Amino acid sequence: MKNKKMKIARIESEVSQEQLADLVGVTRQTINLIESGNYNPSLKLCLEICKVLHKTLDELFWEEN
Amino acid sequence: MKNKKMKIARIESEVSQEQLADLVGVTRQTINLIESGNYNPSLKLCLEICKVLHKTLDELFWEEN
DNA sequence: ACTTTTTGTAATATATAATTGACATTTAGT
DNA sequence: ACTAAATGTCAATTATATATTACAAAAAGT
Repeated sequence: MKNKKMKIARIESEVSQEQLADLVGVTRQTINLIESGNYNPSLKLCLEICKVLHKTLDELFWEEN
Repeated sequence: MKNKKMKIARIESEVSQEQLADLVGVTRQTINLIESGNYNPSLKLCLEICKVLHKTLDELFWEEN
């Protein structure tokens, strides 16, 4: 299950995976893995991404049912 | 920074740390550490806890600023 | 067409989340 | 006061998130 919400939010913010990675302090591969799905990031990292992309946890990481 | 929101939600649901741990599939110590703060759980675990306690990510794990 | 940027992946190494077992303290029940 | 359940915390181990290095392919720019 890919994380489309995060990818869309990133593109809306007009930052590349690498730029987002730098902004939140991880590597580009980590960002790529999260967007690609089958990945389980830490809460701290999720919160950092939310802060940079101006979104909330629910907006980026919540999935219904 | 303790996670008071989660502790309150758990008590409102009238489950012990151990019961919650069983319900989400981790050990009691893990739940205790999250409530005690200075801990960085995985997104998957946060989502499991939300599901069991009938709360959203923002309700349990969002902190302003 | 060519060049540069961006993205998708893989293998190995490192940091840390989560487990296990155990014990002390606190809280609730009787 | 006594007992049992619940919580706080510690040390050692295991599982896994994240880093590092690297390479190929796709997308965007000129």
